[in-house]
Amino acid sequence: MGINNETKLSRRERQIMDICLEKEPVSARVVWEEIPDQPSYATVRKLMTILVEKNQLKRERQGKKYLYQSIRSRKVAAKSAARRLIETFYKGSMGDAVMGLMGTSASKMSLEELEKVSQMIEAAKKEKTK
Amino acid sequence: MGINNETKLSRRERQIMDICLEKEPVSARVVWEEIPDQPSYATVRKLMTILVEKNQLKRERQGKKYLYQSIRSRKVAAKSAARRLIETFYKGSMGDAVMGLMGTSASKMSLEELEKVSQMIEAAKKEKTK
DNA sequence: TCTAAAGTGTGAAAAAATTCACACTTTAGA
DNA sequence: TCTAAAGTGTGAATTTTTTCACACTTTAGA
Repeated sequence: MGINNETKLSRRERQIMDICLEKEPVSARVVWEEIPDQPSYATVRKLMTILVEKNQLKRERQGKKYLYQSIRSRKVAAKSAARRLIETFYKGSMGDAVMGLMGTSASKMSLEELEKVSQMIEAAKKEKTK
Repeated sequence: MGINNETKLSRRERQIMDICLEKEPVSARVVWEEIPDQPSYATVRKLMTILVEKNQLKRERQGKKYLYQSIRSRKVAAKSAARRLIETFYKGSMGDAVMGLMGTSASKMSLEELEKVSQMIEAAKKEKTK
């Protein structure tokens, strides 16, 4: 539950959770196709069953087959992952993190994206000063 | 070396690397104090020795004792971690990621930080349109 | 209906990770 | 100098993870 859910997962479990979060809802076969150092399909299925038992994944029939997805919502997981990134590399400073990200690849953002972020910042500034 | 260094690490190894990246240069004792589900001190030292053998950590005498730090620079590791975050949660879009981060906590950033990010964005916009 | 292909479940072997007791060395201060 | 505390190294037992062969079920199309 707490702050570090991911700290409890084994290497393979983590790999699988990552893929699920990215692709969910997702079949065992797709996870198998994506996993690094691909083990057998049976292995991936077994691991995913274990993750369901551990209450990390949920499995639901979707038409003819089962699809899996993370128990934690993407949003919550994203927030937790971001927090970890910020703590580990930017001494807990949100601003430093955004600057770090922007610094390396602001140039890769589209004009529309830049504009949106810009507006967001203006709004936050206004909020601060009022 | 490749894109996923972290995908090869076991659970404990990952925990230790995270602490090292955050606190480096750092003693085994400090890592032991920080590690979740604290095992014995000997265990942590053993793991760290293994990480040195695996060329993930380097160890150097610093005065009377040894301090450890990651072989990969913080910068490289941060970049790789950010890339993973963006891929996993924001479909690879840098802009979405920044917006996601900003969205949840733009209000937590200081005015100075907001200002800096703002300038960065203006610069990027100028770069785009020229 | 028949059947090859795809999906599913799992026991148990094998491999890897994790653990720490124990032995030894170094340090700091009485 | 002496010695308790802190640092260091590691073999080997234990625990956990990882693996997949095998058996069974379901599906889709001939």
